[in-house]
Amino acid sequence: MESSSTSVIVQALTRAIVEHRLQPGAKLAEQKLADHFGVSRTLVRQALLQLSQHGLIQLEPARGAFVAAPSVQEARQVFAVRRMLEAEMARGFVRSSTPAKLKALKEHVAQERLAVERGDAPGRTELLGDFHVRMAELMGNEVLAQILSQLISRCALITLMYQSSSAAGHSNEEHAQIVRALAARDEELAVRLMVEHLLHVEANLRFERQVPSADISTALA
Amino acid sequence: MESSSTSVIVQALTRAIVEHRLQPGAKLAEQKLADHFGVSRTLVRQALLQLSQHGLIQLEPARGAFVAAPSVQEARQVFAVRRMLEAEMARGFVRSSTPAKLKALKEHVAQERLAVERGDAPGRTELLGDFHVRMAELMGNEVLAQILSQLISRCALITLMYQSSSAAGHSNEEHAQIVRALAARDEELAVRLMVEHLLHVEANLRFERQVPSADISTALA
DNA sequence: AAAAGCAAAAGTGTATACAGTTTTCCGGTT
DNA sequence: AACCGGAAAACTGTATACACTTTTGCTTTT
Repeated sequence: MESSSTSVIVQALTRAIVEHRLQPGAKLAEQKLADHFGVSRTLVRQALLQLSQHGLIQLEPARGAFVAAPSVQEARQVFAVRRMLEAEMARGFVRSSTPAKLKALKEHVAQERLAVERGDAPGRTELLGDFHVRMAELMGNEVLAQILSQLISRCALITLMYQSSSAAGHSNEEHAQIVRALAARDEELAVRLMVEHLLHVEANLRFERQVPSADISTALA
Repeated sequence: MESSSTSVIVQALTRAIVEHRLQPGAKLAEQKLADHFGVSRTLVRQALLQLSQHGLIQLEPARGAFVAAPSVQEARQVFAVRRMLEAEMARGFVRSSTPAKLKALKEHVAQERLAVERGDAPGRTELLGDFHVRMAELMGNEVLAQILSQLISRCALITLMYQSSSAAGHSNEEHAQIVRALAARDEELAVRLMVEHLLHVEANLRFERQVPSADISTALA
C-alpha cells in the first residue's frame, strides 16, 4: 500500500493552507483538486482524510472539505500541548546534545534571521516553525517529531488567522537565546526560555479579532 | 464528507489489535475485511490509512497492511512522549480540578480494581489505558486527549508484545495513589507519581524477549 | 529430491460509475 | 421587489472495474 501521489497532495495542500494561500473556511472541492493534480478523486479523498486528522481541514458530511478555522479554544489547547512537549524537549536536548546538533540549530537560526531581514513572509513562517521540528528530529525521537510537526502546522494556521503584529523578529531572537542556553547546557534556563517563547507567541495573537471568513456558517459560528 | 462506517471499522480493528486478537505482523487483507464488515474495499482502505497514521498498522507498498510490530526504539519513544505530556497533564489537572472531576477519576480507578480482581484481561488493559485518556478529557483539552488516546493504543500493543509479568494490579494501585495526590492538590507529588508510574510500566517491559511474529521479514528485522 | 521457472490466482493501486444529497438558479407568487 | 418552490447541476459517498504487482503452486530441470 501507500501511494506516493497521496503524500504529494497532502504536502501541497499543507503548504497552501499554512502559507495562507487558502483562507480558513475555503471550500476544497474534490474534483477541482483532482483536476489540478491530474489524478482521480480517490487520491484526493485520501489526502483530505489525512489533512482532517492533522486538524488542517474540516470535513462536513455530504458537504465536503473546508480549510479549518480553529476556534480560540482550540488554539489555546494546541499551544498548551506544545508547551508540554517542548519544555521537556528542551531538557532532553541539553542531555543528549552534541556539537554537531548545536551547529545544526545555530545554522537554522541564522537562516531564520536571513528570511526575517529579507522580509520573506512565507519562508519566515516556515523556518520559524521548522526550528521546533528540527529540534525534535535532532533528539532522534520520531514519534515526537511527527506529533510536533502536525501541531506546528496547526499553529501556523492559527497564527495567520489571529494575525499577530508580526513578532517574527522577536521569535527569531528568542530562538537564538534558546540555542545559547542549550549550548551552555543550562537545562532550567532552556526550559524556561522555551516555555516563555511559546507563551509570547500565544500572547501576541489577537483573539478578539474576527477573521473574514469564506462562508457564512463559519462566520456565524 | 466523513463516513460513519469508516470509523466503525477503525474502532473495531483498533480493539482487535489492542486486545491482541490480531497478533503483530498479521496480514490485513482488504477484501477479507471488506467481506467481514459488509462494505467495499474503499471504506476498508480509508480505515487502514487512518490506522497506519495511528501507528497501529504498517502499510507496505503493493504488499498490503500488517499489524504493527513496534521496535524497542519506537516503544521507548512513545513512552518518552507520554511522560512529557502526562507529567504536565497531572499538574494541569490539580489546578483545574473540581470535586466532580475527582469523583469521576475515583470511580474509574474502582472499576479498574474490579477488572483486575475479576481477572478480566482485555477489560483490565482497556480500563488501565483509559484512565490516562479520561484525565485528559476531564481537563477539557481535546487536542491533548486525542493525541494521548493514540499513544495509549500504541502502548497497549507494545505492552502486549513485550509482555510484562502482569503488573496490572501494580498499575491500578499507582493510579489510586495519583488520584489521592490530585485530591490533595499536591502538584509536585502528582507529577512525580505520574512520571514514576510511566517509568514503572516501561521498566516492566521485557525488551529482550522476541515475539513470535507472523511473517519472516518482521521476524528477521 | 531440491531448486528454478512459469502460469494462474490473489491482492493492491487507481480510475470510473452510480446513487443520493446538497447547492444553484430560474420562474412564479405574494 | 422580495420570497418561496422546484428542476437542473454539482458534489459527495460508496461500489465496482481494471491494470499492474505479488504470491502461490505446479511443472520441469538438474
